[in-house]
Amino acid sequence: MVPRRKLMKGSTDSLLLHLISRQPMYGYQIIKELERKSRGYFKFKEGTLYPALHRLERAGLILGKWQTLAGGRQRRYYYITNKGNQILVAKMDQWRDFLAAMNLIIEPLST
Amino acid sequence: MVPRRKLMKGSTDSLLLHLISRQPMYGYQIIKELERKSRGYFKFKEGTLYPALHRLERAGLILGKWQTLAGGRQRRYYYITNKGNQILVAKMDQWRDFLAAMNLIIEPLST
DNA sequence: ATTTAATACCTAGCATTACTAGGTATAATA
DNA sequence: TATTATACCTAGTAATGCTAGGTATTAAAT
Repeated sequence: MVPRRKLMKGSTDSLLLHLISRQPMYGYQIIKELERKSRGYFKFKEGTLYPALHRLERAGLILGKWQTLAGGRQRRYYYITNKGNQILVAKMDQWRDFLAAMNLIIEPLST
Repeated sequence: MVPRRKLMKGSTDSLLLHLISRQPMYGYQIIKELERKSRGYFKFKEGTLYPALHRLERAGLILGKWQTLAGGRQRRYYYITNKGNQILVAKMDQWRDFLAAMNLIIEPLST
């Protein structure tokens, strides 16, 4: 497994919730936005993103709505739910705790 | 899956290599040290630690040596290898890159 | 006009790994 | 004597990022 793949485990949901909480977005757009905002670091694969969105929707954290463009093309826009916002806050707290613990190990001030 | 479990994916190897690179350690000691140094955050399960150590040894990043204590008790002390030290440096670089990318998403200075 | 690339969605199955739950054994403590 | 701590191990499960395949429309390049 490539390093990036492993490190991403556990942070994917937070990234997706964070983006969608700022404004409703559709899958393809999320992939592009994550790559742009991270300056090329995050390159989500479709086989990662779409199942993740479906999981989040099943869990009631986001809500998907089909939108038809001029010409008949379809996009599925995802909206954050109240529950999603609550979970996002909790996940950010967990992320900070995890970071703090990691720093205690890899950047020890004392032994 | 509990949050901690997911966040740990990808960082376990770095934590273990980091500890062992400072001084040779045995499994049980590593579990206790990680908990102590992280002020209770990391509570590695044996089913996580021992397979991880075996993986790292198979990969040539650490080397295990049995040591017999007075009384006949056995401990398996792990030593970092040259390859392990190189991989550790690389993993720390990857960790920093990952952190930077995460911060670009969750703490955006610009859109 | 035709081919290629970009957009836009989807899924089955694989690989990896943290953990549960079980095992064995010795030493120290209650 | 019973319990806890020390010290190691593994088989199987759950979770998830990805590969590799699919469908379809639109835009750009040849």
